[in-house]
Amino acid sequence: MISTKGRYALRVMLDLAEHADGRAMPLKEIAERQGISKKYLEIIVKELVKGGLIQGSSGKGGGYRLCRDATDYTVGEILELTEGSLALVACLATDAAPCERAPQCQTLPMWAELDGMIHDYFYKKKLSDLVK
Amino acid sequence: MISTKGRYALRVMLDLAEHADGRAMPLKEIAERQGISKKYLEIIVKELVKGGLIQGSSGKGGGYRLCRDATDYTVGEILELTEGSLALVACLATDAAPCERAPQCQTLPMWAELDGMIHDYFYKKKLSDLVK
DNA sequence: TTATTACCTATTGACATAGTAGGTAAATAT
DNA sequence: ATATTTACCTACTATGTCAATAGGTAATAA
Repeated sequence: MISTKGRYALRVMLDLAEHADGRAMPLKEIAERQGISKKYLEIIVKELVKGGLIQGSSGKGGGYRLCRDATDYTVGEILELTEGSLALVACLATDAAPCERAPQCQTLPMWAELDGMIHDYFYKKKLSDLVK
Repeated sequence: MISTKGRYALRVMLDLAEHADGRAMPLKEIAERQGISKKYLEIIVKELVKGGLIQGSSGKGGGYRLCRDATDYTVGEILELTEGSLALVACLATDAAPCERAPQCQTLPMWAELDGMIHDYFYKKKLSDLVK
């Protein structure tokens, strides 16, 4: 299940995409518009900055702005950065310990197939696809 | 992410499907074959019985057996029973509180679409499809 | 009557989730 | 210079879930 972290991150990115008029957008405004605690958003936004998806500028007139055009972000990269992993089952996570039952596992092919479908879905979906 | 509960439940069901020779299968044997703690499986199997997917019989010669043919179980019902909900995001869970942002939510249609795809995938997949 | 099996309640350690609290540093406007 | 605004930083916490474990009782068959 996608947690609030990933969902809020996506909403922040969308908010920035819709208000990308060159000026930096203060987090306070985003928090008010989205109805999310600014304090909690600080944590999320920090990860987005660290991951290179957005950039922040301090001081009066400061705030956050996208680094690229909204068409150049995939939903997948936003979610994966904030959620850590989108893997459907533990054994398919990138940092998973190798499972010795894998060769004879009867369920693994199913998990892998659906996991691939989900991955494709999120990485084909652009941030700009969500802006109405 | 699908937890061990749902994944183990599926493996128990598969184990029962493969050894369905009329006799009841003791949990001890399933646990040994699958390499899963019998104590933990007790919890999972209890839910499968309560949910009407399998039936248990006590005493010597007792154990568990499927209630129907393996072709008549969907992976979806097994997972949903043990996982509680397969919803991708909290607001799509069956017991979710109604979200007042839903009408103008820009991300909801995406969550709903993928959620539907996952739901379809799991409910079209039969237990018998996993038996090799 | 003994062995075997399901079934039951309770407990636990570790971890993740969803935040809150209270600051410091940087940039700008006055 | 100074006040204001903003990002950025570390730490803390309550709650819940996960993945089991522990120690029994009830039912059934040889």
